[in-house]
Amino acid sequence: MKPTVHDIARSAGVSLATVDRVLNGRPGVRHVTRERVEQAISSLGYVRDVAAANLAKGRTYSFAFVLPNYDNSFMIGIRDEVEAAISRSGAERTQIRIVEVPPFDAPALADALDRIAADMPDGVAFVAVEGDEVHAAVGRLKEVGIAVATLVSDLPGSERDHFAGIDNHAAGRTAANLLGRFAGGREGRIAVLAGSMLVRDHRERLEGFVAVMGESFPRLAVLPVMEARDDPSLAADVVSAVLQRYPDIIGLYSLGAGNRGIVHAVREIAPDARPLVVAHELTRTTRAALAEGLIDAVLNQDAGHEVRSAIRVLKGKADGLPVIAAQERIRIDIFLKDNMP
Amino acid sequence: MKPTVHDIARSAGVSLATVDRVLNGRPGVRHVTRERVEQAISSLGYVRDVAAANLAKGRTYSFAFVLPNYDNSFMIGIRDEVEAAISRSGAERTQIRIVEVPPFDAPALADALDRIAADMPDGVAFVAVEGDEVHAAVGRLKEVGIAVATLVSDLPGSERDHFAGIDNHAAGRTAANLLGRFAGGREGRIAVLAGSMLVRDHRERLEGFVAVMGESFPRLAVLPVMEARDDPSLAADVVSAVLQRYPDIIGLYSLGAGNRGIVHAVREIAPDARPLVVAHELTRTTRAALAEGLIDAVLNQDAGHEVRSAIRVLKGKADGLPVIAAQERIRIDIFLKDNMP
DNA sequence: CTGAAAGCGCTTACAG
DNA sequence: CTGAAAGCGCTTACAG
Repeated sequence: MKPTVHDIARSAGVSLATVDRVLNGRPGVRHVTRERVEQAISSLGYVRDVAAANLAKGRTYSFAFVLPNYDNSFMIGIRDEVEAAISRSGAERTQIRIVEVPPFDAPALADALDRIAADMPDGVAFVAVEGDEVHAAVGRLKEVGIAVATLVSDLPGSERDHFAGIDNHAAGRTAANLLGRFAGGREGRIAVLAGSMLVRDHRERLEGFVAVMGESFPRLAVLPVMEARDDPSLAADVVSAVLQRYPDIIGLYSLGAGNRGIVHAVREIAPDARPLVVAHELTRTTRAALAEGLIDAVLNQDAGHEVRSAIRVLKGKADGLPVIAAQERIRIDIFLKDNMP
Repeated sequence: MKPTVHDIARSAGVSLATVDRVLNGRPGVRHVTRERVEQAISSLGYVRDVAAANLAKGRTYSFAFVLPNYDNSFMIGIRDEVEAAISRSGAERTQIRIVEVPPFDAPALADALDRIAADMPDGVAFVAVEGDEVHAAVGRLKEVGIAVATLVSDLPGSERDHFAGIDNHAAGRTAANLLGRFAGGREGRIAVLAGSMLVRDHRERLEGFVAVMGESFPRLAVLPVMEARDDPSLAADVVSAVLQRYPDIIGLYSLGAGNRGIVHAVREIAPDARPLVVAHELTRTTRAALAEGLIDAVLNQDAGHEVRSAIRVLKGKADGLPVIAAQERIRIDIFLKDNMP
């Protein structure tokens, strides 16, 4: 039988309360007593039953998720996953609320973080926007002991405990690799469409993309990035215009949102003149476009993984536990039409 | 506060034992009483605390994993994951043992399953080999109420409850899609190397691969499949020979194991004459070859996911619960050198 | 058909 | 600094 606290208490000749104090590193135990208990723990090979401990503690973790209130499919997916987590709250001893903020707005984000801090939750997850105000607000959260994780877009150099998202530089490199390979030695131009260069994840994707294009595919010329603010109709216009302007475009990398517009623009083109397209995030739109052959590959970050990982990490941090890096790594999925989930 | 069994008992005017009987669908409750309790459950919005229930039950699940005792990296990875699960046994209320069998040997597998049945575990997971003996042995396991899952390689048409593995047909299609795209319109031959056509996963990959090649890449001619029994040195010989014989081979699909030999053979070739290579399973060998550019893409099934999923499903089946299909789907990962985990 | 009591493995006031 | 007792939310003999 697995040893329990009772076995340890008996073996060390102390009470359950003392065993518990030692187990949880609480003060108020004489050194010799502590040693006797530790001796018993290791000689019996005790491992604590976390479920039982949580039951006894009745601990519930309170978290806030700060999400931009805009309506691209990916962000909706993130919100859905947070809501799914909320619906599991009972079973997972968490209490989660969603706070919405305007997108790409550092002061508003910083404000929201400060207001949340006043409630003293156990942890906060937020989609970062760059700005000194945000750095400062993170500092204030940490100062009062709140665990902080960035989600999807990171804020390096801040005091956040963890980033739950993909390596966007690697994502850009992967996109370049795919597009370059698919081009198969042909010569031509590559158009790149982003949401905004003010968001770090978009910037990093672009950097990775341009780097690999330069290193490995010198026959493909990358046009200056176009920003369409993740807006489908703007994206459609921009793409149509650039494709008209440069007839030798053979590939398009959509590194932000607004893919609905891009698909729309590409569909207008004669099938044999369509560019290769690599986009981000598997949504209803990109899924259909993959199936139809309008998009060639989709890079994806699993929103469910990200949200669940953020919660796991915040729980751990709230209890002062270290993160198991390998387990929390969010990977870059590649989907072609044949391996869609 | 979340309602508990006590709240329901009070609200329905019955004892805890009766609440428990209703909650677990056990017999011996008058119809009117049952209805009163059910009414209380739904009006209070009760959800049971599974952790507490498990604690009270003290239930532990006993499982057996039947694995082929051969030494390719992927199978070693599977075994490592089962061992990792064994080391978590304490926390997960499971008791798991590994049973080794000779590979590709249906009678031996069937024997092993029968011997396991005698111990009456709660569930069995095994890497299927096709054969009537195996079908019959699965039938006997199910007859005595043991949950059965196939792992990595399936046994359709048998009475197994679940398959924890990828859609190998889709994997073959994906490989063809990648190789065809990477070939970029060039004309030439494609060589295919398998372990054995007696294993279902290899056969299915081949089928999917050939289908897409035929549909979408008519300029690429697929050579007859070569079987190298997952043996690296045999694979090296076979690949060297075929590359020498057909100088117009521009791509190679390795759908089984033995990639060490393939990498070895490819390395011998002048860099600009090397074929495109798509292989399966991210191992030390394929990872290094990806980084070095000797392999162009690796399709992967996550051994950890597969093993954990099998355990989850067996637990559920042992308790008569349905599988949440979406959660247990094992996906086909694509790795290029830039998105390796 | 129904209930009172004990117990799963841990934690927490409270008392000394 | 240490311990006895109660309790977390559920389940399980046992008795009636």
